[in-house]
Amino acid sequence: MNFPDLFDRFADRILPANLTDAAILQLRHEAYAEDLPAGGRLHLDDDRSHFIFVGSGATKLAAFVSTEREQIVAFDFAGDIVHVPSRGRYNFALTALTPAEVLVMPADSFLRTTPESCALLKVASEETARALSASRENAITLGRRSARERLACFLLDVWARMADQRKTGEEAIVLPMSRGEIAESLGLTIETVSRQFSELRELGLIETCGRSLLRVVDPEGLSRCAGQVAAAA
Amino acid sequence: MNFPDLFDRFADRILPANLTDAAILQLRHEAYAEDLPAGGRLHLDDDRSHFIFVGSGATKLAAFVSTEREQIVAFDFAGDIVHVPSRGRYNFALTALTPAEVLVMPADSFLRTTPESCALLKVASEETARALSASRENAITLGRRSARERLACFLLDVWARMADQRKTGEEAIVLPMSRGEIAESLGLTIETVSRQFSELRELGLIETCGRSLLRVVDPEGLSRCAGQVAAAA
DNA sequence: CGCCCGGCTTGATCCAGATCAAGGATGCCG
DNA sequence: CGGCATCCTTGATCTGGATCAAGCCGGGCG
Repeated sequence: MNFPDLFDRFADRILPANLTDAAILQLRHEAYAEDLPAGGRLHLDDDRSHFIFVGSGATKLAAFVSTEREQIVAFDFAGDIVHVPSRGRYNFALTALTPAEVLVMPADSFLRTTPESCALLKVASEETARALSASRENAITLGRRSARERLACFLLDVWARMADQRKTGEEAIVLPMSRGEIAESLGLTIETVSRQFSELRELGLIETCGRSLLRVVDPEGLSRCAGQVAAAA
Repeated sequence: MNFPDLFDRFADRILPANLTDAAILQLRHEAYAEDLPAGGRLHLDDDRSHFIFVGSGATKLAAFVSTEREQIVAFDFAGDIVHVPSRGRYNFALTALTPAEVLVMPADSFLRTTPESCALLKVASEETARALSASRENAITLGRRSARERLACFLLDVWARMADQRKTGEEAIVLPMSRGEIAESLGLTIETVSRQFSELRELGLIETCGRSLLRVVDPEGLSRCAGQVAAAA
């Protein structure tokens, strides 16, 4: 996919209809496309925060907590927008899980636009608010849920978000992330994640095939697993 | 503090200088002040998200995970702005820890303003981005750090943010939240928080007096405690 | 086709923090 | 100023998940 197609897809999916052509053109001027191979890291000017539109593929946003120790903060798939903050207390990087095409837009492209295009800024603001909600939910999950619940939550989320990837009749998705990456995002170890996969399989809630094919057999049951918040103080 | 004073304080502290009077007036028109007693909960129209400016006192923002089980997502003190999301997967509520005066502004007051006042929207957008960073840091803390590290982090954060409350020479702050509330925000139990307080005290890093007077004796040492990320997979 | 390497699974053991269970301080209100 | 409810501290025990330690698959390549 080349830049024009990628930008059009972004505009169709994210931008509201009421934008002036001038505003869209200005954003288009500041945006650029990047092709990432699997495992490739997106290099950004880390003095500015960015919005990244994922045109195809899957990505992870990770914080470098210490050298070679990272915490995954979000997974994003085709059609999603990711907010990558500028360098702060932690440094963030967006990495492709599968080959991915992304559209890079500095956040201030949204801010700097001509006054008529307030609508553009509104989009940015709403995307950030969405990311905030997601992040707070994640914090709740990390703070209060057991390993079982975390994995169940995670699988339900991915299952729902990758719905378009399971064509009618084909009821499985390809998980683009490794067990290790799941572990890093859930605040667990790889072994615990693996064990929970096995147990959910034994409970008949999911089916797996090879390393990455997943089918949620019983979404009801899985969500019951996800729902019970761990008994706590 | 009455509404005009509260709004002025908000405008001074948060709003940039380049706003038109018209924009400020419109925001002023949609804002309202509320006085909360200690423990009082702010009732909002939960179909809309809001920005709340804390004029005085201290507040907590909590998510209701299940009936009578809440996770505290943020503490905010005088001068801070809180973003309270609309009802989503979880319901959020802002509760006063001490008597507090707050200024309530629906988020769409920032969005709906006249085109000239893009600057106002920019403020909202930046506040949301700030909240997002804070929330992601929080998620990292919950996912990867030991109890000791979490409490050290927490105390350093509060100590820094309440700096203005310790007048010169008076080197202690009054923690406005209970042990239980600290526990709920750190994803720990009350007992663990209490034990960590004791141990930090025995290490000579902090001093406490009564339930809520706190002095950080050795910020260096405390931050060393906070810094070591727990060894993990 | 069989070897090898990296990621996955499974088992055994350990430990930080939860849970259970008493007390002890604090501060409010009559 | 004394009683009482709350919150806090401390101790004993339990347990979920981390850590340590083998194997096991699957897929790429000679």
